[in-house]
Amino acid sequence: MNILNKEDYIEQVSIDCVILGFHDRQLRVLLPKIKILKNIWTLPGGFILQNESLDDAALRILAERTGIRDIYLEQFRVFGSLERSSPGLMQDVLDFHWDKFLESGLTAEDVAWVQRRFISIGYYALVDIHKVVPVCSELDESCEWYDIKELPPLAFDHAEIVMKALGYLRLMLNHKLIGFNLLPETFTMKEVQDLYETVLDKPFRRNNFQKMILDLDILERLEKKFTGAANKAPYLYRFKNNIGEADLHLE
Amino acid sequence: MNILNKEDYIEQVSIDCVILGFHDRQLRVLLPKIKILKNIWTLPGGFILQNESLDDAALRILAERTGIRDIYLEQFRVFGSLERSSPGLMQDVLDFHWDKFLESGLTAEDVAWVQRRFISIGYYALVDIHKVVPVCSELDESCEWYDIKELPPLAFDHAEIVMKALGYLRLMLNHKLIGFNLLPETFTMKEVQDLYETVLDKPFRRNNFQKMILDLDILERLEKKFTGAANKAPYLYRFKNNIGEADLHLE
DNA sequence: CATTATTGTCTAAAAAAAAGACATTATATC
DNA sequence: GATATAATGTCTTTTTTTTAGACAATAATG
Repeated sequence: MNILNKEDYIEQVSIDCVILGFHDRQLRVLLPKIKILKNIWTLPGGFILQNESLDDAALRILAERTGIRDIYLEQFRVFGSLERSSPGLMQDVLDFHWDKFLESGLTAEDVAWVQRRFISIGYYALVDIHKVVPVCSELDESCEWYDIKELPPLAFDHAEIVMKALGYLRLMLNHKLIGFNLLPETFTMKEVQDLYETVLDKPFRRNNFQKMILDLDILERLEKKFTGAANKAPYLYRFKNNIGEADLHLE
Repeated sequence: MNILNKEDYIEQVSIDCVILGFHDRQLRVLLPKIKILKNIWTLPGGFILQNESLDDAALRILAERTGIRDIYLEQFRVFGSLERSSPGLMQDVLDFHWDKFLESGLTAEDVAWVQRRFISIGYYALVDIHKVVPVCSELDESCEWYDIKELPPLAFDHAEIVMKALGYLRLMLNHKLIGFNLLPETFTMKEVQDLYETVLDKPFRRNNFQKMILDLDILERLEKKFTGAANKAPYLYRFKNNIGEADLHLE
C-alpha cells in the first residue's frame, strides 16, 4: 500500500498524537523532526483508513512511533479552524521527497490532497517512557523526547494541541487515575508525588500526599526498594488496575 | 446552493448537536423527527463547509434549528466507529425525497456520498428553552423537546451521543459554570437548585446549596419575585458573566 | 391578625484537609 | 559495632470545609 494513496483514507481528516512520558521530574513529549530544511518539528500523526475506527487509527500511529501497542490513549479535542492548515509547509515536505514520488510513479496531482484543509483529531497517549524506543518514520530525520516546558518550534497549530492535551491531563488526573500510565510497573511513593507535582505544577506535603493516595485503595504494596542510599528504603507499589480499567469516573 | 452538493463540504465528516434545555425539572433534548416512514428521530446535524470552521458550522446548524445565534456550545467528543454508519437508513431518507432530487436534476450518483462512512463531531449546546422556537428543516416532519430520560427511538449511534453529552455536562458543571446557560436571564435560587439536582441527579440541602452558590460570587442579587404564592417571595438573581466568559477553569 | 408555606440566614456538629511531630531505618563514618 | 545522616512511614493536632440543625422573616389567605 502506498502511504499517500488518498483513496485509502478519509479525506481532510488527520489524527495528531501527543505522546507523553515522565522522567526526571519532567513531562516529555515525543516529537519527530520532519525531513525538511527548516528547523521544524511536528506531532506524530497520520490519516484514518476507510476500514479503521478512530481509536484503531490512533493506536496504529502510536505503535509505529513507539513500538508498543498496549498504550493508554484517548481523544481529547478536534482542531478544525480555517487557519490551522499551512499549504506552504506541506509543499516544502512534498518538495523534499519529490524524487521518491517520481520513483513510485506518483504525480503532483496524486499527492496534492495533503495540502488541502485538514481537520485533526487530537489524541493523547500516556506511556512508560522507559518502555519506548522512539522510531523514525520514512519522513523523519529524528524522533526524540522533549520537555514539555521547552518545546522546539512546532508546525501548524501543534503547539496549541500540546497545551490543550496538557490541560486535559491536568483536568483528568483527579477524575480518572490515568497518571499511573506514565509510571513503570512498580514505583515508589516519591515517584508518584513527583509525577503529580510535575503535572499539576504545585507542591504537596509528603505525609498528606501519601495518605491521599493510599486512601484511594488502588495501590498494592510490594517489597522495599534498596537503592544503596544512606537512608530508610521506600516501599515499592504497583497499580492494582490495568490500562483498560483505569476509567473510573467518566465514560 | 444545493444542500447536497458534496463539493461544498468536507467529505465523510458531520456534526451532531445535542441541544439541551431545562424546564419543569427536566433536562430536554431538541429532536427533529425526520421525514421517513419509520418512527425514527435524529440529532440535528449537518456538514462542514470548506470555508467554515467547526464552531461556525455548529453555530450555523444550531441557528437553523433554534433561531438564535448567541448560544453556548462546545464540542465534546468525536464518534468514529465503523459500525455507526447505517447506509440502509440513509437509503430510506433518500428514497423519501427522491422526487425532490429529480426536480433539482440530481442523480443517484450525486447524492450517494451521504451513504458512506461518516465521522461525527459531537457538540452540545445549552440554551434557555424559553427563547427557542424549534424550526423544522425541509427534511423534518416535526421538531420538539424530549425529556432526556424518555427519548424516542434514535437513529445511528445518536442515543449514545446524547448520553455522552450528558456525561460531559455533569463533569463540567463543577468545573466551568456552564449550567447558567440553561436558565433564563433572571432566576431564583430554587430554580438553580432544581437545575443542579436534575443534571447531577442528586438532592442538595437548601441552606447549604444557597451558601455554596453565593460563595462563588458569580451572582448578582436583584429585586424580589412576587408570584402571588402565600409565602416569602424569593430574590431574583442574574449571572454576572456572559456566555463567552463562562469558561473559568479549562481552556 | 393568626395561619401556612417558603425563604434567608445563623449556629452547631461532623468530616476532611493541612500542618506538625516523631519514630524508623538503610547506609556511611568513625 | 556505635553514631550520624538523610529520607521514609505514620501518628496527632490544628484548621478549614462540609453537613446538619434551628429559627426568624415574609407574602398571601381567610
